[in-house]
Amino acid sequence: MPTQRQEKYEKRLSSILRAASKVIAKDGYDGASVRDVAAKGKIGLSGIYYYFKSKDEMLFAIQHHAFSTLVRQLKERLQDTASPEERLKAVIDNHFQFFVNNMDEFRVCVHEMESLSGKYYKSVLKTRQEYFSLVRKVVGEVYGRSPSETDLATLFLFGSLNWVYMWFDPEKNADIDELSDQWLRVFLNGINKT
Amino acid sequence: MPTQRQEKYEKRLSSILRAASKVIAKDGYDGASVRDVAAKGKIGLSGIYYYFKSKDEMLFAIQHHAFSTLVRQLKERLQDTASPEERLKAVIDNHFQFFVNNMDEFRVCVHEMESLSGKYYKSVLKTRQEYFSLVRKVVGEVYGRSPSETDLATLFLFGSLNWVYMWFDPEKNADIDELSDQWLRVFLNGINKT
DNA sequence: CTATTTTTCGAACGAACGTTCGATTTACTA
DNA sequence: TAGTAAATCGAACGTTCGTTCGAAAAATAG
Repeated sequence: MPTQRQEKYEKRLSSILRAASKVIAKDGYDGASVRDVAAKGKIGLSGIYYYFKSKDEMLFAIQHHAFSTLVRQLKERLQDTASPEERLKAVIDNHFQFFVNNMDEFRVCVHEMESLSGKYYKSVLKTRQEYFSLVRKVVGEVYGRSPSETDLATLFLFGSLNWVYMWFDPEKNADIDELSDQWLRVFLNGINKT
Repeated sequence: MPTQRQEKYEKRLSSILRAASKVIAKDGYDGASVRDVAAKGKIGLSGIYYYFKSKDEMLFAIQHHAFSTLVRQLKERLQDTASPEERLKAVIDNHFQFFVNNMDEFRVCVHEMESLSGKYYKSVLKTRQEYFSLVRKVVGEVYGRSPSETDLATLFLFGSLNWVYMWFDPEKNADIDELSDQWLRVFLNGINKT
């Protein structure tokens, strides 16, 4: 039972967070000024500090929310999928879906992974590692190799997936399902003629 | 016939460039101050501006040199390799070799791709596109699919290769040849049991 | 309507930034 | 060795940065 006040507060907070993601995605964390974020969020400079105690905490809020969502949604999709290949497909599709629906946040998560430090960094790292473990497990179910080779194959997949923000064009690559399918196909069978 | 003066100048310049790469790789382009670069390069703050007319030009020099080297070395290796699979192996190995031998520069190239603008950006973009075309052609020689699928497969490969700076540990992943081999194997045949 | 709490704001702070410039030191040349 | 050119330096410039603070405004509660 959230009060009306709390709801309004959270709406405002996430609207500012969206603005922050947009500005940081464009200019980078160091390049983005709190003043720019404030302007984009239609709030005064000092108003930002009513919602966050520092610029760092703002970045943390973005990354924490994004990674938590990513992990939660993946868990849900894996719960009712048994076949190893379908589970892998779920991993890839979940990643792409999150990307197209949250481009700015995705970019901020991938590109500003090391812009945090201290407790904020550690906290996000923990969620990130949980996500990696989830994916690694699914990869291992298909890939019958040593643990270290499974690690590398997982990193191979992550790299290919995370690079997407460098080239993706919503107009040209409109069909995400098809993209997921091709990604799965290449990762499963490679590019060799068979 | 370079004079002794010119040689000394170039030595100093590339030593400063190395220092700059190290600092920018660690703190990011916006996060790295010219003062930090100067200190790491054992030169005064204003001394930097004897070698570069701006911070932007310094970043450009790093990226231009790195990408040019990457392209030149790949061309050389492709010249005396005929078999499509061996050519693909050359692409992957060349990328990894450049990475381990120039970790800081590599990171600056991948992570600060969009930190340049204007003529500097355009110039680096051109070299980057040349590199992409080279790799895309080799991928196409193996992958018998449509042009757009070849594009995606190439981006798939690039992502997996460029992500390496996020996880590579020189102590744990000492054997680059083996790494190249595994990358080739996964990209060619996928992770499926065969 | 009044009192109280939540939200926003303007102004200012010291610090750090990229860049400039004239002077000084170093290295080479004639 | 004297003179010239290359290389380095210290000090300062105007800006922009993240953050703070007390007052004003808006929204809620009594």
